[in-house]
Amino acid sequence: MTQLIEETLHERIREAGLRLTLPRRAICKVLAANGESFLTAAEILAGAIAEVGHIDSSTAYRALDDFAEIGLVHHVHLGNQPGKWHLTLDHDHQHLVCETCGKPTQVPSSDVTAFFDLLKDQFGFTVNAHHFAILGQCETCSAAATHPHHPTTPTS
Amino acid sequence: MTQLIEETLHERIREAGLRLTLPRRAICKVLAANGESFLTAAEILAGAIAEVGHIDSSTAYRALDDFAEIGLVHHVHLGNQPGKWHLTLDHDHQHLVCETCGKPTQVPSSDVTAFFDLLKDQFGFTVNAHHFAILGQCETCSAAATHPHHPTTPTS
DNA sequence: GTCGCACCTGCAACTCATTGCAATAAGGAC
DNA sequence: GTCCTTATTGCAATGAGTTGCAGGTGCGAC
Repeated sequence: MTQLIEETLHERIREAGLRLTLPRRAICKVLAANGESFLTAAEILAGAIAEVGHIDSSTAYRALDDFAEIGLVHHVHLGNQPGKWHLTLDHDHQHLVCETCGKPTQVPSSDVTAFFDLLKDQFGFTVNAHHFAILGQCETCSAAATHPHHPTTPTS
Repeated sequence: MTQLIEETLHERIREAGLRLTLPRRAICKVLAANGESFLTAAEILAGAIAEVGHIDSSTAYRALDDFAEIGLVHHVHLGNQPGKWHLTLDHDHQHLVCETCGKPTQVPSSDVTAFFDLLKDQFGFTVNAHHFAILGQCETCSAAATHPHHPTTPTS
């Protein structure tokens, strides 16, 4: 299963004209093994190093940037935390991230297109929906804030 | 004029129970002098240092964070550039930032409330509109991209 | 005016991320 | 299999931002 994802990633890297190097293979393996979860660069790097020995952090960042450029992964900033990366696969959605507990929520594209179309019509602005998450408070945390109580456990 | 803004800032800092220290006064002066423009922490720090002599960068960051917490300024991340700060005053809008040329566009709140209400209804999610900008391509840059031509000059 | 204490500041160290450059290796051509 | 070009890597230095802590200072109380 993750094996299959891994091979798909390899194919797409080759198709894009990028080279499939040892560090990149290791990063693919880590990404494939973690499905759609959000990983920090540090986690990806650690996983990759566990696979193939030392890899420089700059190498990992550059590889991930390259992967993002060809659409394999998304680089999202969930609030003021370190940036996170996750596999794109074929999904098409926008992220809502709670600034209190860090929980991400996925919003299907169909719910955001009307808004993005408005920005396009009114301002000529084409949104790149993926790079930054929409921040705020999730239901649980905003309820906790209005009814003072035990705060939900932050992830930070 | 900027004198007036400065005094308003001082008042609001006192009202919030924060102390009006020398570094904070200097930062207020810089912010007031720059109206609503987007300033990097480095610019603010340099301006403040020019006013009152050495200030540590951590002091500036902490002061700006405090100011943000009481609503005097907004801290926005315009793409992968260093974060920027700008005076809140009384405006209420969302930022669109072009990832190619860096130009920010302000969208009045009235244009975004429908979308934010949808997120609230469907997902119980309360958006914090200010912290992160919406990224994409402005009209000029997306036109330049589709009609291959001289790229517009990036600001990076 | 001066006292006191909580809030702030400056320092130093640290984290996360990016960049320039020389050396290395992927993978197409033969 | 070998060669060659050029993308990619690792290193070292740098930039942006944060944190812990010891000492300094604003400002309300007296």
